[in-house]
Amino acid sequence: MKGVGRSGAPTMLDVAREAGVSVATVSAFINNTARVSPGTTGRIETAIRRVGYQRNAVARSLKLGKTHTIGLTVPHITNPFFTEVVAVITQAFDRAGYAVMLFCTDENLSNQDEQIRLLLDRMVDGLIVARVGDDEAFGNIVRTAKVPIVLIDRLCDGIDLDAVVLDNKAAVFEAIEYLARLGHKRIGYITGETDIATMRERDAGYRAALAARGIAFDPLLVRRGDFHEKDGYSAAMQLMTLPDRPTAIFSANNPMVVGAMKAIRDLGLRCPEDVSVICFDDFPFADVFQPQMTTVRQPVEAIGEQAVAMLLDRINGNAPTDPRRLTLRGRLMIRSSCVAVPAASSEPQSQSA
Amino acid sequence: MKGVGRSGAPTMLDVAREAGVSVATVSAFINNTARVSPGTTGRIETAIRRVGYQRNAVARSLKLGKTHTIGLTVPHITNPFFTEVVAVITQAFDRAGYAVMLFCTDENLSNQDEQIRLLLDRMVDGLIVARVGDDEAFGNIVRTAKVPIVLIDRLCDGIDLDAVVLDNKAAVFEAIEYLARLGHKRIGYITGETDIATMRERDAGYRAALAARGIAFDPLLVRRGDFHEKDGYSAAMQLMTLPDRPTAIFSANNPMVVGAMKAIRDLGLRCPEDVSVICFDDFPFADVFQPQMTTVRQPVEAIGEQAVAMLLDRINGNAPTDPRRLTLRGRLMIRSSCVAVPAASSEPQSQSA
DNA sequence: CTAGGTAATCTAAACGTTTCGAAACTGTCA
DNA sequence: TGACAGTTTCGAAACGTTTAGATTACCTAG
Repeated sequence: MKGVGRSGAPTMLDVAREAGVSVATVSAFINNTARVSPGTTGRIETAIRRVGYQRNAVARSLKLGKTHTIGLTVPHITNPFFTEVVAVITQAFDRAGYAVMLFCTDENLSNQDEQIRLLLDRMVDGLIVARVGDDEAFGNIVRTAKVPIVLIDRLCDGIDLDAVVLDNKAAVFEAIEYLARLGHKRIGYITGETDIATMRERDAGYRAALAARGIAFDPLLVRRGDFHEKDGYSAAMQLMTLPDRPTAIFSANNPMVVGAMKAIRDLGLRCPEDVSVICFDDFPFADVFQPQMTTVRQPVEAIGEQAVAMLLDRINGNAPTDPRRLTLRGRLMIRSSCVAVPAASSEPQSQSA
Repeated sequence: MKGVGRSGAPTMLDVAREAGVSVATVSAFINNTARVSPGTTGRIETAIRRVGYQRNAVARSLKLGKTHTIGLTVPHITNPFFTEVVAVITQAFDRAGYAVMLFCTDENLSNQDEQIRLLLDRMVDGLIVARVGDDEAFGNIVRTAKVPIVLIDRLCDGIDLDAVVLDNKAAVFEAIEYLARLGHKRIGYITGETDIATMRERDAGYRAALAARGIAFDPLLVRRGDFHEKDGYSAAMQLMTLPDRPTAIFSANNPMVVGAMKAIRDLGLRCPEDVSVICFDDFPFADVFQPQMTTVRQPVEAIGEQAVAMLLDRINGNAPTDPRRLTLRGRLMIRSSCVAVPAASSEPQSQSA
């Protein structure tokens, strides 16, 4: 007979009765939002212990209009980039006293749509999203949201939101440039669909680096997939069975590179002897096995920390009204998966593994 | 002037007024919990669209005593085992219409304590936890919880809860036995502290396999750390600089094996030529680089799915009153990181890499 | 002895739902 | 015409908090 919510858990009213005061006083004591006399303080404290009171956060949220909860959606949590970003974000929010509700959209627009809707229904105080789908669709979902949102990894052209992203073009430019310096002229490029701005930027970096080095762009060398391992596998298969096959492969996404490596292996080829490879997004195992993978590393710590800071600023009203966009630099982690192209290289500079 | 919660979002009352009916009717329509005439249905539908109504899940939860939200805590989300389990669990709950709040305890008892408290305050409908700390401490936290809990990965001796775990003893028995069959007699063992039952079981598997093969247990060959990469590094360092160093290493946890591999490399040793290694918990990159890592794989899919099913059963009252404990079998994924010990083997059976 | 100030506490109305029991219709049949 | 059953709809009380404004108790100063 203690109410029905939370299986009849004791409420403030129980505490109040036990202590012989009103619920207002109990509330005032708990939130110390008003002075309460030492005597009552004591009685309330013991009453709380006696009845085993725990605050009911949902009633509190309803009244206050704040849940101290934020929503986080990412495409795939098993992609090591997202794993790490999720790790730093959850930790940062934990420290700030927030809970985070996590959803994986699996690159699926309608999943994302529904998940964000669910999150909004639950009155989250804010959202961090690594979005999927095209810009317009996302804009529609988001325009109705009344809470702050910060985008990570992927911007949205149609709508102005806080965001922290990578300078994708520069990052792949550097990687492709590095391959070109090693004498590679046929550089395969495995990537995702162009409906995602991030991928368009990476594409631009690829073409710009080629152009800067005077290498002709060959559409046969670019293969698009859906970010999954199997897509990487078939992409690399096609690439490496081309009549004039590439001497290097750049994968614009991490799960796809594991497929690519498997394809290379299944073809009886070796990396780096037969083909150099670089992939986007560093991962913990990159430097423990052979070959040690050359990758472009995103500053995951900074991305997570900054996104959380931005969102918290907005929630607390400490942010300027204009959306802020933070663009971070990637870093090429040069290891051993790339070597100079052996023969027929017209580049004078040579470099051995 | 539309109320304060959710930044003045429209409420049922707004819809009711717009449609010229009472909130009770609107509620009845939305949840279709009572018949409402076609005419009113139409008016309510358009009213909802006109005012842009979205249900307020927290008010609903308060009234209903159910949040359709569950809490999930794991030690480290970057440990690939947990990454995958978290992925499976979030997806399964998503499909069931539940949101999941995720916390990482970082192997820290007081974190876990506080996080579970937070979750309970928020009236989650259930909890899935891969717990940390000793049994007694955990028992105390959990005994006050009024909602169902299912344990994964790690049991708790003091208290009876639903659980899905691995047959850890059998799993490491099989791995050590495999090494012994390859002729290894000095098998280094890198593991965690014994306050965790899971680790005690793995220890038991190690000792049992040794005993079964008539190999003497040498305490110098076991090194305990705190699950982190650096612990694995120093453990392997110590092991491989022993006067009579091991010819094989088994790591009872995944992050520690990357430290171990780095130590092996830094010592100028090679795997598997100089030392065979096996590690607990498979990971996506295990078979793409050299050496391809021999691992013991937990059935992550099944663990996640079963845990979710158990919890949902409890929540819906479809579970027997006695706690259920599901013990799954691991699987040794034999790849190329282990070879037969080259010389001085008294085992007649030999096997080349 | 009382006015007035301060400190402590209380009453009651929200927050946005759900739901029970009652009320208001409709139509049918005696 | 009126009683009755069957639909729809409604009013109002919860769920467990927070908080503004009112009330009480207590002191001090005049």
